[in-house]
Order: sequence, then C-alpha cells, then structure tokens
Amino acid sequence: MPETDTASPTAPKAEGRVARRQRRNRAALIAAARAIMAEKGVDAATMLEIAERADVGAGTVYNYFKSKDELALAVLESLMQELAMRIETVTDTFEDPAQVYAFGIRTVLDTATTDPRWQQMLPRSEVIADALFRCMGPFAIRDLTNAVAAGRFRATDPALVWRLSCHAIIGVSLAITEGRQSADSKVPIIARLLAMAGIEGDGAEELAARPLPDLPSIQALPVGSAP
Amino acid sequence: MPETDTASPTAPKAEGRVARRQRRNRAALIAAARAIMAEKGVDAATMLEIAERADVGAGTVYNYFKSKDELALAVLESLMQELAMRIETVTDTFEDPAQVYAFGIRTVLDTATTDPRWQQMLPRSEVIADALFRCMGPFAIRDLTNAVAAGRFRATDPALVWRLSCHAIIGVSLAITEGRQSADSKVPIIARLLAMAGIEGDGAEELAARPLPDLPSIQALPVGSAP
DNA sequence: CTCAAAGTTGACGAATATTCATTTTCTTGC
DNA sequence: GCAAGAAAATGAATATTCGTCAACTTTGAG
Repeated sequence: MPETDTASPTAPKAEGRVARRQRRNRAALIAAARAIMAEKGVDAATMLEIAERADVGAGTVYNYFKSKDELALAVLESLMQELAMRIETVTDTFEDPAQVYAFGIRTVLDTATTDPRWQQMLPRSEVIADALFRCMGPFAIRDLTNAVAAGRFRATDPALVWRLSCHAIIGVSLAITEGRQSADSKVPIIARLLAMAGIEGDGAEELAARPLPDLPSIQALPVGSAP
Repeated sequence: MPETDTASPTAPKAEGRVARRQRRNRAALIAAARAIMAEKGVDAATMLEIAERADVGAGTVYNYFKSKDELALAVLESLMQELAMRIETVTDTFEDPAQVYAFGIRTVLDTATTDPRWQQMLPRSEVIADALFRCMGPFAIRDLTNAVAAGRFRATDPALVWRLSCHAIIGVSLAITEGRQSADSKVPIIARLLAMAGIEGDGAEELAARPLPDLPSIQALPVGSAP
C-alpha cells in the first residue's frame, strides 16, 4: 500500500521517480531564485547560493537552465503567471479598452521593474506577452494580419507570427510607458514588427505606410500557453 | 641623451611607454600560450598558467584577447606566420603548381594539427589563408570571379570577397586532405563558397552548376597581409 | 617650463558563472 | 532480484567579469 510517496523505492507509477525529482528540482530552483533575486536583486544573486537554497549541486542548475539569464527569465515568468491572472480578473470589470490596456501595462511594469534586469527581459516573457495580448489582442492582430497579407512574411509558421506579435506588443508597451510616445498617438506597430523580424529598409518603410485593408480580426490564433 | 630605454621615466619618445608595455604584454602572452599549448595541448593549457608565465594578472589577458579561443587563434597565426614563409621559400623552386599546392597543404596540416583545436581553427586563420592563397591564387580567384559575375554577391566590398575566397580555399583544402574528396576531382568551390556566405538552396545549386565563362584571372586583388 | 589636479586607460585578482570528468541514481532486460 | 546501461547529480577546476586601483596623460595656472 503506497503511502503519499515518501518511502516507496520501487513504485514508478505513471510518472517515474526521475520525472518527479526533476519537477521538484526545477520548482525548487525557481522558488529559490525568486526569493533570492527578489531580496538582493538579480545580479547580486549568485548561482551557488541559489543552488544551495534549492538543495542541489552547483552544476545541476545547468541541467535545468542553460544560463543565469535563462533562470532569471523563468523566475520572471513565474512572477508574471500570477500577475496575469490578477490582471485578467480585475480588468474583466472594465468597460473602456483603453483603461484595460493602461491598467495592464502599469501593473506589469510596477511589478517587473523591481530589478532592472527584469525590465530588460520583459520583451522575452511569454507569459506577460500572453496576458497583454489578451487585452490588446484584436487590435494588434489586425495590424499583423495586414503585414502578412502585404506579403512580407511567409506566414507558414504560426508560432513565429505569434511570437512576433507578442514582441511587438511588449515593445510598443514599453515605449509608451517610458514616455517616448503618448498612448493615443498612432503607434506604428507594423514598422516595429518588421524591424523586430530583422526586415529593415528594403521597402519596409513603404510597406508600413501602405493603407490597411479592413480585414476581419483573427480571433482563432492560439492564445494559450506558449508552444 | 636617452639611453636604450631602461631608466628614463620621462621620455615618451615616438612610441609611448604604454604602447611599448602593451606590445610586450601581447607578445609575452602569445609566446607563453604558444609554449604551454604546444606542450600540453590547447584545452589543457589554462588561462591562469598562461597569465602567470607571461607575468600579467589573470584578468589582464582579457584586455588583449576576448576569449581563450581568440588567444589560441593568435597563437595559430604566429605559428603559421613562420610556416608560411618557409612554404613560400621552398615552393619557389617548384615548377608544377599541383606540387606547390600539395606541399603547402601537407606542411600546414602537419604543423597545425598538433592539437585538434587548431585544426578546427584553421579555416579562421588569415595568415595560412594568405599563404595557401598565394599557391592556389589564380585558380581559385577565377571561380570566385565567376560567382561574383553571376550576380550572387554585390562585389562592392573587396575585403569581403577576399575573406570569402580565403575561407573557400581553406575549406576545400581541409576537405581534400581529410580524404573526403580526391585532389583531382572537380571540387565545387563555388558551391562551398556560397554556403559559407550563408547562401544555400534558393538557386545556389543551379548557380554553382552553371558553366563558367572563361574570364581572365584577377591577379590584382590585394594579396598582402589581412585588412 | 614646472607642477598639481583632473581625467583616462589599463592592470589586477577576488568573485562568479560555467564546464566536465566522475559518481550516483534510476531504468531495462534477463 | 541482478547486471548492464542510461540519465542525472555532483563539485572541483576553469574561464570570464567587474569593481578598484595605479600608472600615465592632459590641462591649466603660476
């Protein structure tokens, strides 16, 4: 009769012992890193301290995360996961889309910028992109769709399109909150997106300026967790 | 009346003291690295040991070389510098270009492959590219010229063309000496070159196969030391 | 020209991130 | 159960970074 799972050295179950240990280690590492990074800042947190707090060897961390940056990003994701839920819950009651947008950005930045390193990583966060995307979605997606329709992307890889749109939205958001642009100016999302895709010059400008046909927005794109 | 330069604390001369010290450090580092790497292999040579032998601090090495790899490459260059002269001197007396070629490759590989890391770096060596280029020059340059004429490169940057041709020659040389291709089979230099330029598929194949107009070889390209 | 202050550049090495050969833990096939 | 093999953990060894300091250069006033 197997108890919880503390002392049964021969019970692989559906999920083997290795898988379980790995999940524990990964979670412990993120938790340890989150605590230490929150306390001392991302840069001052050392990999050794994190490993010790998570009760694994120094080298083991690198079986789970390629680098300190990747670990920090995982921590950011974990922070954002919670935040995203809260944002959605609250903004559910809002009526003005502009307010939804403003609230989301404000909240994210207030939280994420505890440490400058995290702000820097923000554009790479899948979770926060996801959350913001749910607020901004239809608007941004229409612009992206038009860019694809204009023929600059081969939209064969939905994951790429998805990722690009997330990055574009985050980028624009940051630009706005940094005060470089006012929120109601017409932000050239397409140009930004093209730039992020590495397409610059070579007709990108004209393309971005081309008037947009009024395609219907694509609600059907995968909005769930990252691929 | 300034003596040699041992005890004159206020004589900057044409070349300042800093510049002199830097040259000494750089040379000492390469010499130390060359000795240690030759003795124990590139991988087993530690940066600390090299720094100590060169009589500088551990971190100082990184003021001169971005990484251990770059230092190893500098050592390879220094090895090849000597080798290149010897090759040229000897092959001066050869009459058959094929012999020149064979001798050059053979000699380079015999020396450079002391350590596998160096063989791996060979294609990045400017000096050996230069040396081999002088042997193979006219032949390889003609092929390159045709590739340019075929319109795949904008040949606006001579340095790029030069670099590419060096890489192509080294790459082909290695392929031959590694026994993957016999020396007298028609090696697809252009295809290799295009691949190294990052141009693959997308018409590169057809281009490589296109029959070559018999352009005159360009002897006037800069063959001196790397730009 | 001489000197001192301010500014620049490079050296330093302790601190830290990352790698890698070895050891431990788990899985698989009998 | 057990042995062979695979996967993961380990931490000592190593590469690399970074704040600090010293050497040198420049500036400007006497």
